[in-house]
Amino acid sequence: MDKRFYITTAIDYVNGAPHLGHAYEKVVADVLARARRSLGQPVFFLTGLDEHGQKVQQAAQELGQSPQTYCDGLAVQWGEFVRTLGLSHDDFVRTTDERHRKIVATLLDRLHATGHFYKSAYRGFYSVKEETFLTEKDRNPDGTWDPQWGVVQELVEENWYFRLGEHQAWLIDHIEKHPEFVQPAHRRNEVLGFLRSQKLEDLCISRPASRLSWGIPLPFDPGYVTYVWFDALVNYFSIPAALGDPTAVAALGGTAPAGSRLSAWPADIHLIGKDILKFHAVYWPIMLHALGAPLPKTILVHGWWQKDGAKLSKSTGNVVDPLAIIGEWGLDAFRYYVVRELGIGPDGNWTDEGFRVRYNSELANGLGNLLNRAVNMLNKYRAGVVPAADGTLAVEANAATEKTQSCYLANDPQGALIAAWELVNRANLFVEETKPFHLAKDPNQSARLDSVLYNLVECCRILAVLVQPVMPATADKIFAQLKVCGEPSDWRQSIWGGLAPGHQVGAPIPLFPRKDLVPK
RNA sequence: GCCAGGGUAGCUCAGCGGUAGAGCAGGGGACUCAUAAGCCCUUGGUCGGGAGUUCGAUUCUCCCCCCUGGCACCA
Repeated sequence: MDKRFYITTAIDYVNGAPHLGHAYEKVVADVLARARRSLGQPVFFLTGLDEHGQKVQQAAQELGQSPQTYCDGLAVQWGEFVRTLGLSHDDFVRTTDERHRKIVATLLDRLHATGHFYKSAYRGFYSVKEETFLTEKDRNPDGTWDPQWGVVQELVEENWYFRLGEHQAWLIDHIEKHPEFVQPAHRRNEVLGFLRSQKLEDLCISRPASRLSWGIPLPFDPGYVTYVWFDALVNYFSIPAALGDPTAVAALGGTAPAGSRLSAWPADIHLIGKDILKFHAVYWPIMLHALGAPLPKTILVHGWWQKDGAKLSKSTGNVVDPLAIIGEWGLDAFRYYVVRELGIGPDGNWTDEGFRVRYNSELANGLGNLLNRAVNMLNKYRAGVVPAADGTLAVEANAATEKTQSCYLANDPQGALIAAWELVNRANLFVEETKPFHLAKDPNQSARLDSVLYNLVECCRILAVLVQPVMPATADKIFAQLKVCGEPSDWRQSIWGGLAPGHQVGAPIPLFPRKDLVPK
């Protein structure tokens, strides 16, 4: 059983509607997953929902529903969202899944048994109204509390803590020795800077069940539920474990069932937003280390989107609705834009104008028009029949293919698109250089015309393979239009010469119809 | 405040000792297979400000200004 390439997204907290940030992370993960599959690697791609916690419990209460009913409803909505994005995930985790809850309990038990937890009292100021402890930051300069907190009282509460401090040294060492552990590099520097400059404080991992019931009970102390990180982060591990992954099962002290279906752990990529870097680069590896499980290979950190240079915000109405964009422009155009516009790392800026420009110049006029003119000329001059094979552009096509491939493998899907477009531009230029429409008027140039047409259509066929991880439906459309067999989701199809002479292609249909200056 | 990274053409950015480059946007042209697409040519910049090192600085040093990110519970 081959170890699969295991990639995850953060699981989304179900306290609102999905937005551009969620869509971006999922699309990028999907692109990397599809690219690996295309290149012949077995993949396990996991995404899902974080459903426990105070806010969910409260929201359900306000609607007069049980938390589970409330979550089930949201899970339907998020499931549709994921389907709309065309994700190719292999599993979908909900932290309320029994399979997840069981593994979390087992994991907590083991760490408790090996002395990683202790119980301690915490004294602090508690807002009864908001059901939360307040910090000094919440306090007014004059020492009073804002009316929004209602009655504030000093309270002593016992909770369970996870010993983090003893793990600081080896974690620094591990990150220093594994430059790929946190990417991009400046995020790695942030983590190292943080770890070197401050002492890790122990992590509170519980809440009294009287205060928060909607969670996973601590198996060794039923008066408490586990709080956030030992629930949410563990999803990456619990699902492989539940599916019988031998490494994960062994770390929990069990043995994998014979003929287990999955070998995935350790994860190859945890794709996350920059806001949750610390938890993934500090808490999570320490949790796994304490358990004796191998650490994930890479925490891949993406930035945030802005719209028109300002922060996305529901309250100011500065939002991008992915579903509306997809409805208007199509899924592949959306996927293309977010991947092409924003590399993994920096923050990005969504502008409707930028979207339109990329759609028109790169998709419609670039790739779409190339296919259209190539197929059209083959139909017009050769009745749609592929002429004898020719390799005039083979070297350049292979170079673009290799470059695209190495970008995908380097977790750089933006670079992959840039590399693929080198071939789009080369092929469009090739038409101008060779002027097939002139050759067609001169019977003596017939062989020359054959070779030009072969090169053009073959480039289109290869491009379908190169863009497939980002735009799977478009790739299928190109193959369908060329009526070629095989799957564009198989990288081996990108080898030059796949088009068979004598093969009959279909009629030209625009891939990305132009939408000029649609009034908003 | 502390730490890190930046401020280069309208926009996004590359260059990092020898008086500046790309893509897009803007302008012009020849063509016509094509979604009036593609191709060719082209207008734009005292390279944040100041001082210094140097024969010479966008590129090195120092100071200042501004921006972004991080400094533990939001994709």
